[in-house]
Amino acid sequence: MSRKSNTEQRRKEIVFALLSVMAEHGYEKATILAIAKQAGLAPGLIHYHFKSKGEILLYLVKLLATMSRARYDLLAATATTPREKLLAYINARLAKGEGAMPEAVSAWVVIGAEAVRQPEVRAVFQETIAAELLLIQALLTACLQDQKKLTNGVAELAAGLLAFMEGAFQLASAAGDIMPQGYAATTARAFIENSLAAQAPA
Amino acid sequence: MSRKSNTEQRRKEIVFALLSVMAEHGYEKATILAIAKQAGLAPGLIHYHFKSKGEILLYLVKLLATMSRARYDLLAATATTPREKLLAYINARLAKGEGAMPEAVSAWVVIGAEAVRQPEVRAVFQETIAAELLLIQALLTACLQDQKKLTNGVAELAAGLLAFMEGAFQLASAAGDIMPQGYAATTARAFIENSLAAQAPA
Amino acid sequence: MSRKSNTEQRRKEIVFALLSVMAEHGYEKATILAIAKQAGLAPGLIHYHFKSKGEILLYLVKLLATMSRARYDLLAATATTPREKLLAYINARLAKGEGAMPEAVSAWVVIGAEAVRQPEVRAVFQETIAAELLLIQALLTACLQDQKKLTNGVAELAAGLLAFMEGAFQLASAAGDIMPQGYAATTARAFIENSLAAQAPA
Amino acid sequence: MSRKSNTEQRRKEIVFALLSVMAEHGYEKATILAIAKQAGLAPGLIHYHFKSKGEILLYLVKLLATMSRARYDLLAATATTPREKLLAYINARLAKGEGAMPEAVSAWVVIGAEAVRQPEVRAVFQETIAAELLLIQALLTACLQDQKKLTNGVAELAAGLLAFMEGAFQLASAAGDIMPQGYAATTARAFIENSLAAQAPA
DNA sequence: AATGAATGAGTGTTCATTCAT
DNA sequence: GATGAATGAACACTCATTCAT
Repeated sequence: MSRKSNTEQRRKEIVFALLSVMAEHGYEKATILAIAKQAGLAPGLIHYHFKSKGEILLYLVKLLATMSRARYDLLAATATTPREKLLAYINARLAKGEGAMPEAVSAWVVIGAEAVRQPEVRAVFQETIAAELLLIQALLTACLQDQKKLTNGVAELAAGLLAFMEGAFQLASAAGDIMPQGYAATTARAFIENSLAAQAPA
Repeated sequence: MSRKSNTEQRRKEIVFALLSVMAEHGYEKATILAIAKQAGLAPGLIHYHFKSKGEILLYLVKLLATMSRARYDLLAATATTPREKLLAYINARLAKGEGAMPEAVSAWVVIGAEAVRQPEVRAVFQETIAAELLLIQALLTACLQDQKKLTNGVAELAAGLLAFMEGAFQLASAAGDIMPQGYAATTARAFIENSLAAQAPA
Repeated sequence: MSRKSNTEQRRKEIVFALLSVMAEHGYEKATILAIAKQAGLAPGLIHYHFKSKGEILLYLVKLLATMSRARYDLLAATATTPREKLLAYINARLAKGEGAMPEAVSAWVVIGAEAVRQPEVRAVFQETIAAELLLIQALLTACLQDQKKLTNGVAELAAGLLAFMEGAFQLASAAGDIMPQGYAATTARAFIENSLAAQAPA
Repeated sequence: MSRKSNTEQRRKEIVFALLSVMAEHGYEKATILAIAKQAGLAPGLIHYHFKSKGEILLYLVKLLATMSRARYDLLAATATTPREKLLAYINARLAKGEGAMPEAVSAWVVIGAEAVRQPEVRAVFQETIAAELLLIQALLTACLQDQKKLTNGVAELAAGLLAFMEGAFQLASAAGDIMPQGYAATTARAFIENSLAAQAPA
């Protein structure tokens, strides 16, 4: 019987190590050695499990997307109405409570900057953004339909909410000290509520 | 006889070269050699005019803040009412027209990511953010007072608008293709109008 | 399976390479590349085994001190009387015979000059000098007590002998051609014998 | 009428600036810029007055030799007997009083180390050493003849005194803190007195 | 004589990647 | 699978020297 491969487990350890190091030091300074140390592995082992450093980053982008989606799924599980689901989404992304994962937020900000210049990262980043836009759009549409309202402009509204969240992530990482406490979730809710209320009836 | 110093001119050339290279390749890949080539200067000259690469970056952050403020001043020059000034501000930051400077936007996004890990960058970044928050707050307060409304919550509202704009910058740089055309200025205006409208009378 | 670390062996190779290059070209000109070539290693490997060039130098200072002490221990092994030990010491330091190591002498001279300006080198250099002073003092004191004489002034006498030896090293390296053959050991012995003879009885 | 050249004056300013910078930072770190700043001159001017950095160093070696000789001449001016002259010499070189010039001493030590590796420096250094040896020898010979003693071995004795002085200079620069106060002049005098006393009558 | 900008080679150091064990 | 040494191509930065003014 062949020994079972532990590659998948090792890959996860490595990716989480990158997440951690990158959140603190950025992508360039997240050296293979630093990742290996953080993961408690020998440096040479990294390239046994990943072809290159960039591959770890791509894996991380996907992982963060998955984790993000999972967090929403968890909070939305008990929601019944479209409005509850929408609020669950905003909480999942912006609330400060348990599972907030500031490291993941910082890492995501760094990924956003890397997406500016690395085509491969950009591709995966954009996939994630597109999926998120669709999710938000669906939540908004469901709300509006529930309220018997027109759904024109939801694409822009969804994009607006997403932009707001990305900006909140960045400011939380780079200027968290000087932003008002807990403004993000509150403002996002108000933004959405106001926008939905302003929508014309169907 | 004494030669006239051209340092200030050269420094500007170098900073703009960094802006350009950084917008496309990020900060780490904006090597001294790349900056020198972009500026058409000999590599050794960079360190004659700047003590370190980091110093160029700090200079750039300040320059972008100044340019950003200048653009608002320009557009607000013809505005008379508080409301016009507020709209001028949103246009100055988010409208796609003349003077939009996508390079500067990308560079600003990269700077935001660097601020996460470089304390000196963070300090200057936060100064800029704080000043911007104050500006937005003043604009909002003037609007509300003009409309005889309460001004509670303007800090959060200002933070919300700023977050939205920072996020819009990032998504424009990293995922511009997949965002709805022109959503940013439109959504920002709607967000602000709705929020102001929802405010209680004084 | 785990590979055996060869770091200690490599470090020694690198330090001896520095010794060799430095003796001929000084510390500044002993570039990492030159050291690597002398040691037959890839340049990048130097910094794998040493954190910095300065660290190699510190290691070398300690190594030379150890080697110097070992040479005295060897020659003093067969000495029985205090006087024999003292002469063994002078021979160990100044005699031209086997084990004279002119490279080490030159390197030591260069280290002395570096100690003037590098605080960390100075610290280790001074430790070595202090230990050497104590050793000489002990040897002189034993001689004087053996001869039932007063031991006042041994500190100055020890310092004098040490200064003489350091000067002899420097002149051997920088002006060996024009100094009288073999003057060093002879003069040192005469200096010490005369000084001990001139000491008052206890 | 042509304006008078101030080259010789400028050259001296530059050489003294090198002396000062080198005493503190060594030869390699005594950059043209640092020398120029110390001298209060524009960097480009250095190479107008000197062909290369090495040339300044050679000039400095000669200058120090001249200054050293001048100091002896000054102190020996009032000496009448050979013995007084000899003591004047030792004082001129080793006494701590006025005109001791620790900067010059440190610079001399650095020059000694440079002489190990720069042939041109070595040549001038050796000239100086040779002249000094002759001077000491003459002083010793005069003393011995005055005392009606044999003069065999004066070359070695002179070399011994010179080595002692060079060593004292180095230790003063690199380990001044841990050497006994004022040991140098005292020990040198004792060394010489004992040696002369031990010499056989003619 | 004097200035200060300009040049380009060279330095220590870092690091992704490879490889023998 | 795992280890840690090895490689070599960057990189930021320094500096003697040159040059136009």
